[in-house]
Amino acid sequence: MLATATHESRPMHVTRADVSHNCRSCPARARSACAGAAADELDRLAGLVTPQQLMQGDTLIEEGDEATHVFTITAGSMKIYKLLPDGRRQVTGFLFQGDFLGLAFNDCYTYSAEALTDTTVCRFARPAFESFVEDRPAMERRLRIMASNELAAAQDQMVLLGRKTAQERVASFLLSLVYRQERLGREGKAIRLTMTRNDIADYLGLTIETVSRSFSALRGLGIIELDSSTLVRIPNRARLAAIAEIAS
Amino acid sequence: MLATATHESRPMHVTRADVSHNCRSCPARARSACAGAAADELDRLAGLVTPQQLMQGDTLIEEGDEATHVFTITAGSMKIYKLLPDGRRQVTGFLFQGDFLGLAFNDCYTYSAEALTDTTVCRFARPAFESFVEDRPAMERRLRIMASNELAAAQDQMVLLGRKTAQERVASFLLSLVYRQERLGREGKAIRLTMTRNDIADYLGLTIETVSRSFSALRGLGIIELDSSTLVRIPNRARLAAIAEIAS
DNA sequence: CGGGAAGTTGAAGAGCGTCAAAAGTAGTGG
DNA sequence: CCACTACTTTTGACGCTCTTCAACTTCCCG
Repeated sequence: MLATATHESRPMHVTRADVSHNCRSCPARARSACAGAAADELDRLAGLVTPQQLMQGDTLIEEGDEATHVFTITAGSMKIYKLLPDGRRQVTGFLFQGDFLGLAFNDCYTYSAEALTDTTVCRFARPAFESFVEDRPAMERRLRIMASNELAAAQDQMVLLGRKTAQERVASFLLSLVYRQERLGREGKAIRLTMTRNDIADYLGLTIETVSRSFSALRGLGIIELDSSTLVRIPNRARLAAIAEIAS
Repeated sequence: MLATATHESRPMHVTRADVSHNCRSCPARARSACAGAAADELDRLAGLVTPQQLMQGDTLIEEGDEATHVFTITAGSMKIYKLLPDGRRQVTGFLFQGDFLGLAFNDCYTYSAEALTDTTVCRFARPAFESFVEDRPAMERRLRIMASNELAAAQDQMVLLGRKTAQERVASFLLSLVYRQERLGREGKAIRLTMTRNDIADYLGLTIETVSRSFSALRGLGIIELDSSTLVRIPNRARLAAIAEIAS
């Protein structure tokens, strides 16, 4: 068990009862892999699922372990990362509601995943999930499209890591959070960062000091405002986009 | 037309007659997207295809253009890359026989593709290809698996770009070429590089000078031998892997 | 053999990393 | 409510890796 404790004191976005065995009312479904399942198949899909609560800092999967399950995030946020033998770390993505863990697995998990906030996931045993998908081309199609989108995003990230300066990387990162937030229907004027400077550094191929200095530099330019270290306001998006070099 | 000239003087790995409208004898099929098509559907698949010859340096697709076609490489090699507005370039991949161009497209091409050597591709009009795939779950599945593999490779590349030193990047790059060559059934003792130092630099997030210095350093350590600038011999793979930090 | 491109090598400089310390923030308990 | 602690973030000084700029060499094709 990864999340054993009952923690009534912490606000949970989705209670156990909301998720368990009811895909119909799932708030994440529209943008998740499950959007590929027809309405009358949702109950069968629900039969495959075990909901799982994670507390901030809990590890959901570990790189190298046998890949026995796949997951959909129904609430909260996670980071996925890979480690080099000497401990250097690269965060390859931040995941949010509706995101799927399981596109890039082979026999073993190819990355680790850890909860950034209290998080709820739907857990599928892989064989059952795969055979469900195999019988449903629309689901297969949905997974392919999600993988394609991930791939395009990964290529953008390669441009960032290979060719952008520290300030451009931070600007691009903030801009991508703005876009994501607006896709989810919320305003993009302010952003709540659920990850630490360390996570951001490992995502952008920098150190925490350089990330911090880049935040300060952007603030000095009047492009962002920091209410606290985790709440970023963006008064003028065009100026942020100009520094991010647009193309990402 | 991108490749209009007839160029009998250049050695072609596959002549026009070999490819056109015969998927059965296609040397690339086993490892291409077309492996998802059943044997008795190959003729129908062949009906969708226009073979296309590219000379070294020809541009097949350009980032931002309307994505009207998808492609399978049947012979030769290509690079795909993205540009920043000021001209900085990131090569996001090198493609070889059996590789597919079209996984990560939306309405427009998200990257440019250029032939590194004389190259042959199979060209599919996108609507016809998509509807062919839509009727064939095995094909859909094959594409999903290819996208998943690409995604895993992209994440490895993020580790390289974000966290490895110049020497480790070059070692990882050479090692990946060794592995690819062995997957294709050839010996991995020597590698013929079809890309320039400039292409390698833009792939590894470095400058040509740093790439050149890293090659020289690896040669100085006795880990590689350079018969010419494009022919690399690797007497001891374990030592190369140790420098590449294994995990890629 | 000659000219142009690609690759290699050298010297100097910039950007980011490293090390260190201060400032801010959150949680705990008296 | 405030003090204490532990952690995260910020800021500063310095150093190192990689980039930049430049010259030289090698390779290739006419």
